[in-house]
Amino acid sequence: MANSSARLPRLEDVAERAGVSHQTVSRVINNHPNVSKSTRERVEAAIAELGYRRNTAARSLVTRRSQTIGVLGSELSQYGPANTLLGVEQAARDAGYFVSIAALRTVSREAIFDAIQHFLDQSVDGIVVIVPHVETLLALEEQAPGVPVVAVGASGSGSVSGAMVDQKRGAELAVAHLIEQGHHRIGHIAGPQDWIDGAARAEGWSTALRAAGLADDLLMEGDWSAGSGYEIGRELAAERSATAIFVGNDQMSLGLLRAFNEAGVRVPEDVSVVGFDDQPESGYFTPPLTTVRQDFEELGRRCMDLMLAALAKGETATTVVEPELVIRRSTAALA
Amino acid sequence: MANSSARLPRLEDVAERAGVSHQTVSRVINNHPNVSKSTRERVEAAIAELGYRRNTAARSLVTRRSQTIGVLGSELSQYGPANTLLGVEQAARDAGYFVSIAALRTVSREAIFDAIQHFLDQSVDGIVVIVPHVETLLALEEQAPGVPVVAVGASGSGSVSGAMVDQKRGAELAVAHLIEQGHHRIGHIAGPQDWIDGAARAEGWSTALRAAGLADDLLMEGDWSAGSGYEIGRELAAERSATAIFVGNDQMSLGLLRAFNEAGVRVPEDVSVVGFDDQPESGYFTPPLTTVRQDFEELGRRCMDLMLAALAKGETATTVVEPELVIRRSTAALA
DNA sequence: GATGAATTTGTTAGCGCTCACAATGGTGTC
DNA sequence: GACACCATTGTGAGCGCTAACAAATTCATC
Repeated sequence: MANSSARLPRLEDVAERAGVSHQTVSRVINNHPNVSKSTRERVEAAIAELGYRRNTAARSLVTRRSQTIGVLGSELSQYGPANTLLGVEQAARDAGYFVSIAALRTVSREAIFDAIQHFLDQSVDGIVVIVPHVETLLALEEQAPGVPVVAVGASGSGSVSGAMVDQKRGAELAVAHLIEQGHHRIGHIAGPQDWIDGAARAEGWSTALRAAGLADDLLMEGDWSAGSGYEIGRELAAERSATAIFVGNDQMSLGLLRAFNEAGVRVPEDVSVVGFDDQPESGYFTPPLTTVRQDFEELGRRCMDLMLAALAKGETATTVVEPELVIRRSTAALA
Repeated sequence: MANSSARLPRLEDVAERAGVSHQTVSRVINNHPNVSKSTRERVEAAIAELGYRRNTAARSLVTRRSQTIGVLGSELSQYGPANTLLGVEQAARDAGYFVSIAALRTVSREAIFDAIQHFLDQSVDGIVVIVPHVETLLALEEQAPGVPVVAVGASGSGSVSGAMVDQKRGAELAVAHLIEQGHHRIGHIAGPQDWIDGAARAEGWSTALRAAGLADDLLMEGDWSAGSGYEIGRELAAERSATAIFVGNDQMSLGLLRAFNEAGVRVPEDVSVVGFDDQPESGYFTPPLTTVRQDFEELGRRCMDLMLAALAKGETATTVVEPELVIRRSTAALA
């Protein structure tokens, strides 16, 4: 359709065709109120005929805004972060923003500064950070990129907005479910404790146990991977110290189930297991996993809401998404 | 460090400070050869002192290049696509490009056109397409965005470059392994056949069987999800028609293993199972899954290589990454 | 119908950069 | 010393757009 050989039409070309000035065309595409109906229609017709599209670079140059949101992430191939990214992308595109990404291979201050610099070079209008690492937030506050920042998985503080799933509450739901089933010895395979989610889930586990007058001494730490869940699972299978395990995420749960299966520990007959995340596969583990669902897409949407508020009004806020317990077959009443 | 209140320094400010013209500064930042050593050093010092960073919009406006690659993807939360994206991102950033993403919620011509339009509005320099759908390629060839296109998971054709893992060969490796173990009745749970990978894997399965003089009539079709693997697995467990199953991906394998476990079909004693992808969890399935590994990061890197070649020389090419069989415990010799 | 206000349209400048070309200075050759 | 030649630096224009202001038009009010 488009005439590929000639240069792209610009404002001036549209103006000429519609018999108005370029500024009037600019007003039309920017939905300026003071344009008469007939002029607007004429201009819109010219735009359609020429297949005109506004040049982003020129616009950015003068407005000093790029209509681009930078998303800084790590572990972006993992279920949670990946889906958060998708949620942000959808909401951003709907709001007329472009989404630029920078993935962190290693979470270091250097890498974070690098990525922020990368975004600033691109003059993004705002940065969304999907790096569930405590360190990252500190690095961000130190660096102060000069554009609005929304952190996913953290409560806002200072100039940074936050969107998070209530991790602590999720952990409490999981533990409450186990307590209801009659369990007293409930262990926890935590994620790394310098991860915000990891720490919050461990805290929720601890809180729920103490509130019920139970001991919270059975705490182990994995690295989120199935492998670490497997290793810890082997130890647990040998010890048999707990009748229920609340695991920090579904992947470690998978490893745990694997280890238990190898060791002849039956789930849920001998030990109940609850995971966290509810990734699509979790319903097909052996046995299907009881877990805590996080609505990552909603999280991504909320993120953009916060970003738009920050962009428009400079407001900083925190929003919390409620988690939900999904009961499957890896948990049962204590015999 | 940066003076946050005043406006950002520009070329002219650097020039003034270094006592040269703005054009000389431009030459320095663009590594133009004809700049004397002393001038270059003086300019570089001024740049460092002022914390100058080039304005991308202004540069784009005149060069008509945005230094941005658009990545169009669907299923971006899945292991394969997500990691391909990360590979592309790393390679792109290393090459000095920004990465903009557009995720397709539904794979339709309309959504694809929409995303391409989105990228063109941003005047990306090139588009990488991670949409393993046959339809998508057709839509792309029809639309002809006017910038280089690299398709992941497809061989190049016409003006489109292609980077792919040799799916057919991967399937052949898997089936050859099963044949070596003495299996004669080898079924296949295929992915959707309008997906390039799905069709290629099914073809590889069929080819390998025929080459060995075996029947290729045990073909079922899932939708890549663990759920579909589970459903098909229930049927297979009832029929017991095959002693080995080659499954189109690891997720369906998980569902299959689940169904077999429920039905009392032992893996690998009764039936051997081979998956495809080798996602990180696959080594922790029950039992650990023999599968075909795809190096997605390498794929992403190759993608960018092709893109850079297309950008620099207008060359179109196809590159193929070799898959690798990872043998674990879901396969065994036929009793 | 004259006056002022509001609405609609046009004019001009400039965002920060690169390109094309012009000017400068130093070197070598005869 | 005059000339050409190269390396280095400077000048001017313009990429396509929006902001600020100016001009033209319409409308309401007395």
